[in-house]
Amino acid sequence: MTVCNEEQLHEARLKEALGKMPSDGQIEEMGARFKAISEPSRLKILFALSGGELCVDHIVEAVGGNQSAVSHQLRALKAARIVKCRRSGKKILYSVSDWHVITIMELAKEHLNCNE
Amino acid sequence: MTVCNEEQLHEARLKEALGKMPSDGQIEEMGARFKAISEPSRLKILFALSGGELCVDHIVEAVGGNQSAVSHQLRALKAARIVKCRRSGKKILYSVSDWHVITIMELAKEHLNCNE
DNA sequence: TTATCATATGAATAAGTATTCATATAAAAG
DNA sequence: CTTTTATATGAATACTTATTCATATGATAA
Repeated sequence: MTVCNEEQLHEARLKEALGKMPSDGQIEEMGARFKAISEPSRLKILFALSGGELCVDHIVEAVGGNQSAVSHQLRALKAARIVKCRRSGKKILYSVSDWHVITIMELAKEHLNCNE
Repeated sequence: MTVCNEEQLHEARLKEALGKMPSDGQIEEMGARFKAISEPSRLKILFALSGGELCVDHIVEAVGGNQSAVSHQLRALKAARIVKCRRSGKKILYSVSDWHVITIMELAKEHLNCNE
C-alpha cells in the first residue's frame, strides 16, 4: 500500500510537466526560430554574418550555392526577423538583428565537441 | 588612398567569417539537432520529458494529438538521439538522453521574454 | 492459449520547403 | 537616357516531412 507506486510518481511528473509547458504561442515562436536555423545554408549565412555585416555577394561566396538561392534564404531569415538589411550605394548589406539566435548557435557548436 | 575603404573592411570580415565557419559536417549535425526541435509537437514532447521519464500515453496527454503521430515523433527524436527509452512492464518509458538540447530550449524560452 | 493493453509500423495522402531558371527592379555609371 | 551592377522575385519542380488509418508486435493477465 505504501509501496513505491511508479504509476503515481509518473502522474505527478506529468502534472508538473504540464504546468511548466510553454503556451502554444510560445511553442510556435520557438519552433519558428529553430526552424530558421535548421537548414545548413541558413546556418552558414548566420555564421558568416556573426562577424559583422556583409553584402549579398560576399554571403554567396561564404556559403557557396547560387545567388538566387541565397537571396531566398536571406528573405526567410529577414521574415523570421533574425537578420536585417540596409542599402549602401549599390550594395545591400545584411547583418544580424537577433543576437540571441547567434548565442544559441555558438552554444550548440560547443556542444558538438562534447563528443557526447 | 588611405581613405576609409568600406569594401576592404568587408573583404576582411568575409575572410574572418570563412575562417570561423564550422565544417560542413558540423553544420549538418547542428542543423539536424535544430530541426529536431523545430516542430511544435516535438518541442512539447521534450518540455514534457524535461521533468523526467514518462510513458507514451502520458506524453500523448501532454502534447495532445493522436497516439500514432506522437509515436512517429518519438521515433524521430530517438533517431536524432535526443531521447531514449526503456521498457517497464507493459509500458515504454521515454526520457531525455541529450540534455544539451534541453539547455538550448530553456535558453530560447528565456529569450522569448526579452520582448526584443 | 487467448484476450487485452501499450506501443510501433507501413503506406497513403497532404502539406511544407528548397532550388533553379528566367526575369524584374533599382541604383549608379557612362 | 542607356547600360551595367547588385539583388529580389515568381513560377515550376523536386524533396522532405507530418499526419492519419489500419494493422502489427510484444508483453502481460486471465
